[in-house]
Amino acid sequence: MGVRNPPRFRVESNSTAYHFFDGSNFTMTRTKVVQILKTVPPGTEVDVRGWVRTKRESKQDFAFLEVNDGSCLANVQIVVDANVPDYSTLIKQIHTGASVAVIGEVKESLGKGQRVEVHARTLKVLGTADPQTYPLQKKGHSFEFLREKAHLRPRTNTFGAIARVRNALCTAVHNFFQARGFLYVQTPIITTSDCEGAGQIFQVTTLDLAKLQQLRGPIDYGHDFFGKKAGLTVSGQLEGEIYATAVGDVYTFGPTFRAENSNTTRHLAEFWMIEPEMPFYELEENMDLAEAFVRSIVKDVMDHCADDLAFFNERIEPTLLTSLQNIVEHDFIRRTYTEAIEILEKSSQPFEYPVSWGKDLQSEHERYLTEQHFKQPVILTDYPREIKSFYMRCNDDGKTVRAMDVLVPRIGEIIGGSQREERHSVLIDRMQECGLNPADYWWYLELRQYGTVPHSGFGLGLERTVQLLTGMTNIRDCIPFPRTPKSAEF
RNA sequence: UCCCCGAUAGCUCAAUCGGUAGAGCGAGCGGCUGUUAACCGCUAGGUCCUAGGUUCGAGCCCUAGUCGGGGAGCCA
Repeated sequence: MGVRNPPRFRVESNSTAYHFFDGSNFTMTRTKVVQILKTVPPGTEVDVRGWVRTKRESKQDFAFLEVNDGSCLANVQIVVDANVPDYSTLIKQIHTGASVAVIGEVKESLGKGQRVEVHARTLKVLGTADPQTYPLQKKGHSFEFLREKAHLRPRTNTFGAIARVRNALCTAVHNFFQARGFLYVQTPIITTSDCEGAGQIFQVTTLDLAKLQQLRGPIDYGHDFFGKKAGLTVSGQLEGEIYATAVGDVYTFGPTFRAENSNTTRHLAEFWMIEPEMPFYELEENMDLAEAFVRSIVKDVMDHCADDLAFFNERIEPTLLTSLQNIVEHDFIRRTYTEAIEILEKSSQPFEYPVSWGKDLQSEHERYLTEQHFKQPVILTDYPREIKSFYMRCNDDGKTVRAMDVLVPRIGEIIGGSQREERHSVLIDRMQECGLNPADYWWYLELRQYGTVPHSGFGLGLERTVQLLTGMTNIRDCIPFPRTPKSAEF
């Protein structure tokens, strides 16, 4: 778990020794491209290893290689000339995609476009990439094409940058909560609580389905692995509440599974979610935390991935940096659902779906509020109880619950949360109102029976946050190996 | 799951009214060059998604299917 702020190690100027701040040392010969470009002084001999992005070959016995190793967006330019042993043989073997190891000297570059470059003394081709079959080329590819090459797409600029942003985001998440004394709690992936109230469940079974099909009778889950029907988690919230009402502020950070047949740019069947849960928090503190959280992680990623975000701003979404800056610098707007309905009703916007109190807001309504009306993130609260989950705390008006949704431009809902219903009898009533059987939630109810406290929490979708941070429009490009209906190849 | 759109060279795409399959990039070869999305010339490269159908003739029209994309719903 990356809870410590980078840099975590220091590199000697000859860049062969790593001295970790925790006291450990080891030597390795490889110098990462990011170090060559940013810290290694000219005159240093380095051992660079990576994948060739382009080769620009002169027939007069020298060539330029652009080598990338994923340590940063930029490539390092390698100058190879006839003094390198086996020059003409080796250079013929190298095309886009080949892996190479180069030992050479860092020099200030004569050409434009880079501060330094590496003049090769020796060149080794670790692996060739046949240009007739290697799918990636110098030119850009469509994201649809690259999705079918998920094993190779991290070798592209865009997907390398996404990987670094995602990593920085995960670190920022842990940093935020660890700095505030939250405990990182692991909630189960496999659950038997059939009805967590959030969507379709992937069933987990060791029963022989082919055999069951022949038997045709009712299925006896007593013979299944767990002795009852089991599935993959759709949320760690209920278990998070257990720890929140025992050890204090907690957060979960793990995979979540929804078996919905969703085919959109915002949904995955397997995605990662961060779910903090805090005792003694009422909705206002919950909102304060959610807002501080979003702004903190955005700022951290802007600080640590400046080059990558500049790339996204230039190539993917021209409003990216200003919209992120906007999030960091301005307070989020806070309105109730009822106020939002009034705004929407007064607007002259021609909505496809009519606006009326009691109906859930459509995507177009949410987008209007955050993109057109307020032009910044909005937190909406106190939704009608009919359209929200059973565990949300009922307001005294009898009509609304203490729910909150955080809406951001371009994405829509990025956080959903609430103050939880901590009153035992009210919760039972709400379960029955929602058609749930309280007996199925016996342990959840006991949290209210014994030492109940007001508490709150929310869930943030990791991949939607990656969308927010990168401007990538399709969520399938924001996770290394997306799972969607009819698609789980890699 | 519903609505709309698409599938043609390795990639991105074009092909007029149903009449011989095209370009750019990439690749190979040659030229030129401290180059940098290099540049110039030549060459090779096609089961037009699949299966039926209509027609003298289908990349193009019709039917079914597969896969992909966008939008909606569900939500994070």
